[in-house]
Amino acid sequence: MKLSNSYFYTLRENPNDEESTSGQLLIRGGYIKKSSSGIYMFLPLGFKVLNNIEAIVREEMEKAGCRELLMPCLLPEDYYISSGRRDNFGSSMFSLKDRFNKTMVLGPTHEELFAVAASMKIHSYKDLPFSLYQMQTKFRDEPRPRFGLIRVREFIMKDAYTFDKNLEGLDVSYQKIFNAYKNIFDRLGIDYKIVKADTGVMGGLLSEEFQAVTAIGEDTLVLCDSCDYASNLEISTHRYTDSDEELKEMTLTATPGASSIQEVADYLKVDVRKTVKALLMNIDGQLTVFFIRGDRDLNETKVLKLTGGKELNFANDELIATSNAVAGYTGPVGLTGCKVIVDEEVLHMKNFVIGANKEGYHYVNANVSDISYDMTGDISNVVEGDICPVCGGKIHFKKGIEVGNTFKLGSKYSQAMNLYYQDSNGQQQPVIMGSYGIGIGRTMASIVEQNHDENGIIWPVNIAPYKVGLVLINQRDEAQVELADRLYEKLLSLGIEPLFDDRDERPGVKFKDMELIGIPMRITVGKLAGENKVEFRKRTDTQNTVLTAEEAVEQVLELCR
RNA sequence: CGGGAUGUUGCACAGCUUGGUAGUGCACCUGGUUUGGGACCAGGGGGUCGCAGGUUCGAAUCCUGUCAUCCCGACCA
Repeated sequence: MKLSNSYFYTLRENPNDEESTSGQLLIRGGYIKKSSSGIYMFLPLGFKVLNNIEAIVREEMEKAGCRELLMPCLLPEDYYISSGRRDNFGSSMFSLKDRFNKTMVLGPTHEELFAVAASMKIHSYKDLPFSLYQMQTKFRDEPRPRFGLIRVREFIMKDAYTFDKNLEGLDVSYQKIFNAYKNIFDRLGIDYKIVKADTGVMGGLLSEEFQAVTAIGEDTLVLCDSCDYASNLEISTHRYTDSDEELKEMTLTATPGASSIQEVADYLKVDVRKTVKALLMNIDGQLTVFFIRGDRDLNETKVLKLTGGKELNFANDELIATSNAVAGYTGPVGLTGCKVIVDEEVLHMKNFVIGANKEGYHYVNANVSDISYDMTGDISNVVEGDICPVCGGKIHFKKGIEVGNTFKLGSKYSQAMNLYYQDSNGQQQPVIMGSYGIGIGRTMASIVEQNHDENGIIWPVNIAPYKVGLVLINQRDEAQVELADRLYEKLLSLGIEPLFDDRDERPGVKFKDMELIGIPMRITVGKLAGENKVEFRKRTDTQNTVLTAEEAVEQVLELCR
């Protein structure tokens, strides 16, 4: 593509309403433009990148035996009511009325519709297994879009679905797609971790996430120093240690003014890990007091799973007043009027500090026998330094962006959507489903997050909108123009379309732009054109190499392989 | 949804406190000088100051409302 007379622009300054590096670079490079919060245009360069990513995804999905189709974005709300998910999505689903006042929604994900499509084919066990996928725009009315393309309200997702007779079949199908995903992210050059995760709104048996490791990730990845344990913080566990201390007598101790757990630990000069704090929460209207180790956070996913509750919030003063809990000093002794849940870890602690349920006082050397509780279980978050539940090694955290997700769904959707087959005994059986997503735009942003420097983006060769940039230094120098044109045609004929900067700009502008937009290779046609020589430079190089025109072409071909 | 901030030309911003002709840099146009890392000189074009209402002789500036965008949190396959 020749830049003169093309849709091409760059911005010299960062936009004022974008914080993430990938968002800033993609906007400055003219790849994308925000149209409204969480909704972006993909301009010509950005569209090319999107297509390049999609091409790799398609290739690997086809290799895994998946067939591509295209579903509508606009769907009757009924599908989601049938599957029981309408309420789960709530206001994150865009909803509108058609002219007959029927409620339509913009699809946030398509399990339901794929089940319908699958039912056209599935009658007998002989019809299984098979798998389908699509590249399609999804809509989710996120409460807070952010980080450029990373959390958006409209986005292209590759979603795939597998259909099997039974769980053994699902294992095989799942593994096939799982391997395809590994190939995809390997080929995209992404630094990623695969972590176990909560199944969330999707439900089902297993969820694994492909997480691009970046500084701005929204998810916390829990990793082990010594083994390959990898898990999303929301479901991570750790091994408890039993101390061999002798049990001591619980004693009431004054802690005037110290109500936060850190203040208490400082006042008593004990490690905050030797304290237990109380959290007063509201689960679906029920006042519930949680006792967890002082330095830990409550884990909402675990709590809701343990209690079967739907919504977890901090309790307000009104609700707290229905019990005799003393805010800031809540303790287990004599506590009435609420449900009490103790983190399983506390059962392994000895001689800890805990609230006395009396203004200005805590107990020291409290023990489990001093607490009466209704329920116990793992309800807190892992912290760095915890012990790996698998090997006993040390746990550390990393931040990740979820670029892919795989689910073993089981029969949840097939039962809801009436997707059954007849087995060899003539019995009706629910089809076993799996679902698999990749966020294309989010993947694009992740690649930028992982591949940039102070001058701009550094695209991997197979993702770049153009693999090679051709910079003509002086468009009034005949020898230079002639050689640049010749190189342009030559590369075109080899199937490698260069980004030919033939604008009437100063060389510095051209170099800066090539670097900002991240073209992986650059051929500069300048002073040496008369000798049939050019300069070659990779985006990651700091120096030019002088080559003949033919050698430069050869070098481009080499690096494209 | 709670807290905070910002809306001034294509982009980034100043001006607002203390009301009185709408400014700067980049980008753009014309002419000239330049021509290997975001050139220089001269001239020029472009703005409903987010929107609506109010106060005032007079509002970008003060007041009220409203919309939009961003940040922190809540939320989030």
